[in-house]
Amino acid sequence: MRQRRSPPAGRPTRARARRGEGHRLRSELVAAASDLLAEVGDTNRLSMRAVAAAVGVTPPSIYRHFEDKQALLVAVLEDRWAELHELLGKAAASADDPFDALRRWCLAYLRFAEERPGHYRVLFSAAAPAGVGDDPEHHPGAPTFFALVDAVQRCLDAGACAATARDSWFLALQIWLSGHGLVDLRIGQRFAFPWPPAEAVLDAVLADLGLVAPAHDGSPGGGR
Amino acid sequence: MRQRRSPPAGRPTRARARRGEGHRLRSELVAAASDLLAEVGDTNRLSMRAVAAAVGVTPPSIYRHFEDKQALLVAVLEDRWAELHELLGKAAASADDPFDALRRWCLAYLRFAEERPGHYRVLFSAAAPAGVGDDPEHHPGAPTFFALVDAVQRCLDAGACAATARDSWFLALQIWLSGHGLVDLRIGQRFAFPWPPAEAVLDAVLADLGLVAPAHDGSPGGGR
DNA sequence: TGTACATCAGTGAACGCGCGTTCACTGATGTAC
DNA sequence: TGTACATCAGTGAACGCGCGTTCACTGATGTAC
Repeated sequence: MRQRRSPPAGRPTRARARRGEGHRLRSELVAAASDLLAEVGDTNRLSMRAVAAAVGVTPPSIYRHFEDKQALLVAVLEDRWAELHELLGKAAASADDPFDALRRWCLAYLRFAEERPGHYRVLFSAAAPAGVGDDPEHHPGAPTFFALVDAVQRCLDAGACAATARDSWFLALQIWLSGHGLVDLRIGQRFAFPWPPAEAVLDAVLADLGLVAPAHDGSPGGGR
Repeated sequence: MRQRRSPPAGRPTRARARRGEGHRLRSELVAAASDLLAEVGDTNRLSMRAVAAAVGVTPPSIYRHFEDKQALLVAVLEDRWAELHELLGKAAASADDPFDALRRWCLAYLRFAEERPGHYRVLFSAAAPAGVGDDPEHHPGAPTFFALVDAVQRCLDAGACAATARDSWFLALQIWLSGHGLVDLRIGQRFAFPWPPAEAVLDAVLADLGLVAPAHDGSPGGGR
């Protein structure tokens, strides 16, 4: 007797969505694509076939929900930008003062890059698929950078002993450059380096920029 | 009458090497691969077919000189590492004092990245092909980083008013992180940013780290 | 000086692979009567 | 309650492409005699 609906060996069983619930496959596809992207760290290395296989579906099914690969990637990247932004905001929210908030925000950024190097690369390094951030005014990463600028500004407002006359925008940029440099070079794994802990580098940078709580006890804020 | 040795239309004419001069194709292949790599900025996007076509030869010819694609890439990357190292050394050599030398070295680094983003990416960001830097002790980029450490050390020896107790290794790392962060994010073209000139960022970083000539006239060295 | 031959740089055709995408289809689900 | 039918989620086979690499080969170059 013929078995009914036995899936091909090796493919995960997957119940077919009911009428009107096809959109569930859509979110499963985005989730699977996101997971695979975290592994490969490059949109060019993510294949539609792999996404379909991960969900337990055949490749053409994807095209019922996304016009093409780029559309799928756009959905994934927008999710990841939103997730990163929320993650950093929450980390900063748990702080007591602006200096602690800035530090926690940065640490969360560094941790995101270390824990999810594939996603970090796709957001910040790899070639962006067309359709993500095409309009500079509405780049999905812009709010995140401006959150950093705001965090720096709050430190200045709180009396940070910024040694220089730089504005919060330039200071935020300097922090970002150091942070990105650190995590990107580490992710690359190209240099067998005795990398210092990310936290040590961050503290050095914040101290150099004067973005630490004003010292009331006379001890210097710098050094590592 | 039949024309002799008329090449297929569209392929550049190329004289066949004489007996014993086959090695000339080898260097032509490395040069062509290097040029193409500068364009695509990713070893995965460099195809053997494209290299062969650029030289005016058929793909199998490459295999007479290189065991496989990886071997060709190794040859290209070693050339580029050597070139970068020499370039930076020459830039620093034209300086009058250690502070100027450090600054010129860094500027040359930033300029290399801006003028040849594809090569920069391949050296510092993209996944390294196996065979380049596999042995951490002899990574082709190591001498370049240590040249930066030395340049910083010479500034310390010359009395740089380093505000912190950090050693030259850590200071060099900080410079590198900022510089890499800057050029890598700019190369990515992901963020429609009013990027400040690379020189302005460099001067801010060097000032923050106290790696500027000791002020004899009382004016502060920092700021922008 | 002439000829047979070994050498070797490079060729032409093909291989198997994975890719994004298209197409006509199947068959379960829900609905109208 | 039963049946014909429209809907729609998902399938199976195939397309054309570019890729790295292999293989048997061609034909010009230099050399031995």
